[in-house]
Amino acid sequence: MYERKMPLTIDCGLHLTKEVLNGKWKPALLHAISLDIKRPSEILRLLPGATRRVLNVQLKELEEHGMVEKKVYPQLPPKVEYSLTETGWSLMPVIDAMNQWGDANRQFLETVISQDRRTPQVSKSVCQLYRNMKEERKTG
Amino acid sequence: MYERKMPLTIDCGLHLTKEVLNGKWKPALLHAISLDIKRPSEILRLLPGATRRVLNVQLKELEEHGMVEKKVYPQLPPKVEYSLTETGWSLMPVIDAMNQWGDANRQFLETVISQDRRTPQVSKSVCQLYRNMKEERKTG
DNA sequence: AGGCATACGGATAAATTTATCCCTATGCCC
DNA sequence: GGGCATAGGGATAAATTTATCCGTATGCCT
Repeated sequence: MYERKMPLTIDCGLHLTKEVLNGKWKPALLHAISLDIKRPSEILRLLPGATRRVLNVQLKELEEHGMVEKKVYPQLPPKVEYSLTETGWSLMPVIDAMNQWGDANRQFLETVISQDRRTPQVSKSVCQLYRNMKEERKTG
Repeated sequence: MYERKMPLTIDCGLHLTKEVLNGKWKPALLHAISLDIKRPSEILRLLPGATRRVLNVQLKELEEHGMVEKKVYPQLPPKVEYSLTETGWSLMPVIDAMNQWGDANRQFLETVISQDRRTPQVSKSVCQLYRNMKEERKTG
């Protein structure tokens, strides 16, 4: 397992939060779990861009950081369910704010990001699933 | 300059926001600028952990992403001032939420993070400056 | 038996981000 | 001249995060 070499910067709240959310899929994972999408295979289907491996790793980090809890059912085939902890729930306003800001500024952001000196291509189309699910859960 | 090789994930608002905030000091930079700490040298003094180089790079990215504007005064010695754009300002609620959540959960987070399998040491003590400045500006 | 689903994680390569080192330029002051 | 302050950025190494590949385990279905 990887071990840090440089000191971690933890001075202000900003850095603490950043550390917890540090990982390509962590905000999305928290969001998914908050929507009651709790089994690893469900989550994976929701995030086609991610591999099983990364999800495992980042879910474990979220668990170690006390944001999610993992329940393992002693069954075969195995069944695992994640849920948010108290602290995890308290992060949701931040996640939601990020999500909303990004969506609200999507057009602008896609433009500036694609003009970025980096950025060769972009993968979209996934999280529409989120919205569908949210609708289903609202109406259903 | 570095050029991406993997496609950028941009599907949901979460990823868009993450991309804009992607950089060790970006939230702190936006926060500082919002507090009217706008000259590079001032900002640098505020963030002792960061080097001049990184700040330049990340400020430029923030500028390219349309979050900040850079005003160069044709003087000698040179004078530069950054300010938030409209869009940049609209991000502040997110930044503030992150900052507040981190501060509110500081004790818990410091504990879990230091128990992290990684994490050899931690550097603190800096952003107290933020708070001092905030006070000064309030009372002064 | 072979293929599917569930779930986990080691090892290593590749990608990406940060850190370091070093050089440019100008004016002021001792 | 030498040192300070202002501000910017190339080149490269090091650190860190992601991506890939592969192997483990069990039960059900055809």
